[in-house]
Amino acid sequence: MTTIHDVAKLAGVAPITVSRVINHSGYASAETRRRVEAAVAELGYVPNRLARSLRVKRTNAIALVLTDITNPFFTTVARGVEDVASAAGYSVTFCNTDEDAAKEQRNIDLLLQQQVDGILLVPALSSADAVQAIQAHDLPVIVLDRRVPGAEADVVRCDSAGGAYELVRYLVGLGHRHIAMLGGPAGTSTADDRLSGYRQAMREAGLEEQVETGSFTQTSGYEMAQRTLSRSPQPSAIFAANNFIAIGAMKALQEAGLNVPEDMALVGFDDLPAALVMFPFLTVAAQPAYEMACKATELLLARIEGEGPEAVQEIVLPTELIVRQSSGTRIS
Amino acid sequence: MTTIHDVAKLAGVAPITVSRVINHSGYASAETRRRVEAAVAELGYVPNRLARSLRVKRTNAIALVLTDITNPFFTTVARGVEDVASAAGYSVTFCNTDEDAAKEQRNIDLLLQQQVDGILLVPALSSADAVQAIQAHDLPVIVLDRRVPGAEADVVRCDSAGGAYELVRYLVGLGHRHIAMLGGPAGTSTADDRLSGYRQAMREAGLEEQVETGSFTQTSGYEMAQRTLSRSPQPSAIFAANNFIAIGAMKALQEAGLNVPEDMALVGFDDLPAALVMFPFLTVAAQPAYEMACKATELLLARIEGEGPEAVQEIVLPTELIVRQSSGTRIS
DNA sequence: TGTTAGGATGGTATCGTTACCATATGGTAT
DNA sequence: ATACCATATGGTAACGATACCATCCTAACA
Repeated sequence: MTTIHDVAKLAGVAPITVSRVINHSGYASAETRRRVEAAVAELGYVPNRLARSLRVKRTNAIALVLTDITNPFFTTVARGVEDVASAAGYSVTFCNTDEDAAKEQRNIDLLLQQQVDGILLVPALSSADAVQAIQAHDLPVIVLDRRVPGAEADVVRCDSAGGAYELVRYLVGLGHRHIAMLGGPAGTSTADDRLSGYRQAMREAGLEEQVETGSFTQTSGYEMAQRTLSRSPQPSAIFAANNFIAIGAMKALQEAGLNVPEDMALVGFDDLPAALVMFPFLTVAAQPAYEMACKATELLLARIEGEGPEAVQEIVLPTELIVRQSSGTRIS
Repeated sequence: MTTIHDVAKLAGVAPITVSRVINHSGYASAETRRRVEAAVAELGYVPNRLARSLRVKRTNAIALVLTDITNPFFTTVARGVEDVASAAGYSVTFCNTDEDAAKEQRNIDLLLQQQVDGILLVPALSSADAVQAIQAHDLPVIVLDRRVPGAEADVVRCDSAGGAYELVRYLVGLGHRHIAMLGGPAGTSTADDRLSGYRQAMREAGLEEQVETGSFTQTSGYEMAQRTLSRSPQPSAIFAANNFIAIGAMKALQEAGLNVPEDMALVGFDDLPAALVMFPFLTVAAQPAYEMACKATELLLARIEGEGPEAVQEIVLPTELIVRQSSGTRIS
């Protein structure tokens, strides 16, 4: 491996001078700069960031800890994070937790060892442990997408409660009286918030709740839909707490011989990117995933640079109600 | 920051002994181990991997350079890479190139500086430059998903030519005589291979080619479909070179008042994950993205460890023809 | 009893870079 | 002529860890 010393020797200067030329720090005469650059090119020298980072105590790397990159919502988030980070000269390491606290802890440990400059965290659980473990090491952390009660940390998320409220109000406005909710895992703030948005809308309309609880997967959506169909009174509309649940529910409805929206209205949370959808069909509350990711990354970078507001931030972005066919028209 | 020296002092041993306990290398008495572990716990000590990596010349980090994480095919690839890497104790840094050679070069530069142990590369262009830039630094590199003529590197990819051939043969078998291809960017091996698979099938059937060239995006698919509809003779079937192109083409066909498959058969490349699709509709040649990613990562890790086969490998995984409605039935 | 092998531990140098301080030159203001 | 500043460059130590070699102790064997 060629080091800064090799370059220095070839250019006939001291290593520190090479460092100055490369980093555009301090002074260097035009002639020196030329000679150093020539030597760098001739040797194909690449600076060793490990050594640099060790010395300056800063890696220019951030981490993105999320539940599953395979979920298009998080894919979009990842893309937003990378765009902002890369433009600012930071690299991004990512890890999947699969909603597993132990896996999350292992990943965070590894990231601390790598001395990343900051972490964007989608907490697996609503426990403050993970956040506090990071903060104990004086590392900036931004909680993404979810709330973490009990933690003093910046949060950037979408308005799950508001989006759910709006969706259910819309269904109520269409004349539905029996609206079932297929919810996510209790304890996850997005699931809890969507549930409370649903509850508020139902209460205000004087309607009786009908809630199933599961996880944010297609399989779970399928099972919850089957369960809810076996209850009485059968709902005339279903609110699925995310896109995977909606797709699973759709399959169950098809198998049960029910047409959407004629026999059953269906609405979901999280839109699928336009590039992925052949037939836009599902009425949803869409979250601005990319914008959320950009805002969170910008805030994290500001924290790392020691800029940004003093106070802990909670940035909540509104969701957008997108009405398509699956919610149907007014019913009698 | 607490260092290994702090731990050593508290435990009453030398730093090197702490190192041995932590890394389970060399000897340590039960009593010493106990004292060191207690000190580690008390201080909340986290080893500094920068320092370690600098010394041992190994980072236990690999990089994944791909075109766009937002494409579900690559999302699945990313997930496979992370699963295998993480299980082996490696972390993954990822970068998007957006098919831009300059961006690719910048990213690779940064990764070399970070001293990653190896790189998984989906080359932006079919030029060997990027691959050779990496190899010039004695770094293992696996070319993923695409061929790179002129480079001596391991490749793990899917059989694009074979998949395309099979799809077109299937359309020919249904009685189609005018089959248009909406292709990807010339120079990208997957696009080229799918084109040559199409050509071979058309030639063998004695049919005339009808090819549009564009990029792997929904917009491009939309435009290419419009172009192909304005030609004469109009095709009775369209082969879209990837999923985005297929979706764009679908929109153009709908706007033109053509029904799929009644008025026009449509087949695509790359399946969308089951969890994302509400109505499985598109006949495709599906690529085993996850398996490909796992195989490639395993090979990369083997190369890093100095194991694995001597010879340069070219692993080609077969695609799977999945027949759904969009290809229609036999035509007269 | 002396020798030896292996367990257990420590000292010092080193990985590649930059922070900090020192030095030297030439020009300009007083 | 003196002081001072900006420019230009270098020497040395340090970041936090481990490689390498050295040392000491104990138990087992000839």
